[in-house]
Amino acid sequence: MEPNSQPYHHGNLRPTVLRAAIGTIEEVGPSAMSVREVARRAGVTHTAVTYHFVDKAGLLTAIAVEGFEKLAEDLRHTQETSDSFLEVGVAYVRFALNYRAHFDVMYRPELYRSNDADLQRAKASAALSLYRTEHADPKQLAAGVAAWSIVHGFVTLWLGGNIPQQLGDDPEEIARLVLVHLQAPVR
Amino acid sequence: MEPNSQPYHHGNLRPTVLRAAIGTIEEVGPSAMSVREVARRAGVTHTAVTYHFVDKAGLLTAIAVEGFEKLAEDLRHTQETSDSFLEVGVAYVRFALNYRAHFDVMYRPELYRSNDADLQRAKASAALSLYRTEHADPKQLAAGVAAWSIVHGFVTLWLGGNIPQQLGDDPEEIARLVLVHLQAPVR
DNA sequence: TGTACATCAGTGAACGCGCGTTCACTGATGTAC
DNA sequence: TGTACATCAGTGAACGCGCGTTCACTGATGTAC
Repeated sequence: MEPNSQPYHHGNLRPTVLRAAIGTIEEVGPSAMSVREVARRAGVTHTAVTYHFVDKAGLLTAIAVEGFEKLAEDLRHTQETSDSFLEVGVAYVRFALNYRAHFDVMYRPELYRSNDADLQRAKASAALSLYRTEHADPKQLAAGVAAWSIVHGFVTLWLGGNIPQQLGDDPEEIARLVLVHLQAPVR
Repeated sequence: MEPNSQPYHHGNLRPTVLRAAIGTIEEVGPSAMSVREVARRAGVTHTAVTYHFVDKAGLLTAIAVEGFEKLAEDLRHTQETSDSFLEVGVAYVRFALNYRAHFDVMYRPELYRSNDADLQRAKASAALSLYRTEHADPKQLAAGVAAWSIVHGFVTLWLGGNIPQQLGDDPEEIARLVLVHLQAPVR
C-alpha cells in the first residue's frame, strides 16, 4: 500500500462525519449546515454522507440522539456524585457549553425527525434524569419544570450574549449566583 | 383609474412587507425565510423589498427592532398596572406567544445587524424594563437575571413542545405555577 | 487454502431549483419657478 | 395655473452559486463451499 494513498474504504466514516457536522454547526449554526460542507470537512464525497445518514435530517437526528444521551448521562452522573440540587443545574449549563452544537440541534426539533425511535428513547432518558421520577404529581412536576426553565433560560441567554457583563465571564459561577434564587424543590 | 388595476406605487409597502415577513417566519422559521418568498406574499417584486430594507439582514433587523420595542412597551405597561412581580413574568410569556416570529428573530442575533443604532436603542429599552434600574448592584442584577432566565426558559421550552402535557394546555396558567418557585426579588 | 460471488462503502457526474444581488429601466409624485 | 425636472418607488431580466437528490458505477471486504 502506498503510504500517502487514500484507502477507498474509510473504515470509520460515520463518527468522522458526525464530528465534521458538529464542527460545522459550531461555526455556522444548525440550519446553515449543509451535507456538502460536512462531506468536504470529512474528506469524502457528499454521497458518502448520504449513504450513512440517508439525508440531512437523518444526520441532524443522529446528533440530537447523541446529545440527549450525553445529557442524560451527565445529569445522572452528577446526581450520583453530588446531592446538591444546584450542581445538577450547573451540570446542565456545563453540558450546553461543552456540547453547544448538540444543544443547539436538540432544541430545534423542526430540523430533525422527532418520531425517530432512538431519538425518543434518548429524550425520555434525559427527561427521566431531569425529573428524577417517571410519575410525578403536578406539584413536583411544576417544581421540576421551574428548575429546568431557569437553567435552560440562563444558558440560552448566556449563549446569546444576553447576560450583563458585570456579572463576570465564568458562566458556571454566574449560574450558581442565579440558581440560588430558585426555591429548592420539595423532596 | 381601472378598479382592478394595481397601482404602480404601493404607497404603504414597508409595513406590508414586515407583515409578510412575519407571516413567513411563523411558518418556516427565521433562517428559512427568504426575501423572494416575502416579496411574493406582499405581492411585489423582490427588488422592491431590497429597496426598502437593503438586504435580508436589514429586513430581519427591522423585525428585531419592532420586537424589542413592543416587548419593552408590554413590560412597562404591566409594571404600571400591576405590582405583581409574577405578572410581569407572565407578560413576557404572553409577548413571546403573541409575537412568536419577533421573539424567534430577537434571540438569533447572528441573523441581523446587532450593531444597528435603532436595534441597540430598542434592546436597551427592553433591558431597562426587565431590570427596572440602570445601575443595579450585582445582587439585584443576579436576581433580575434569575427572573429573566426562568421566564425565558419556560416559554422557550413551551414553544419547543418540551413542557409535560400533564400540566395542561394554557401556557400562561402553567407559567404561574412555575414562576412561584422563584424567590421574589428584594425590593 | 483457493475461488466465486454477494454485499458493503464509497465515487463522480448530472439534474433542476431557489436563492441573493446587480443593473438598466420606467412610472408616479413632489417641488421650484 | 402650467411646466420642467429631480426624486421616489417600483419592475423585470440576468448572473452565478450552492444546495439536496438521483443514478450508474467501482473498489474493497466478507462468506460459503
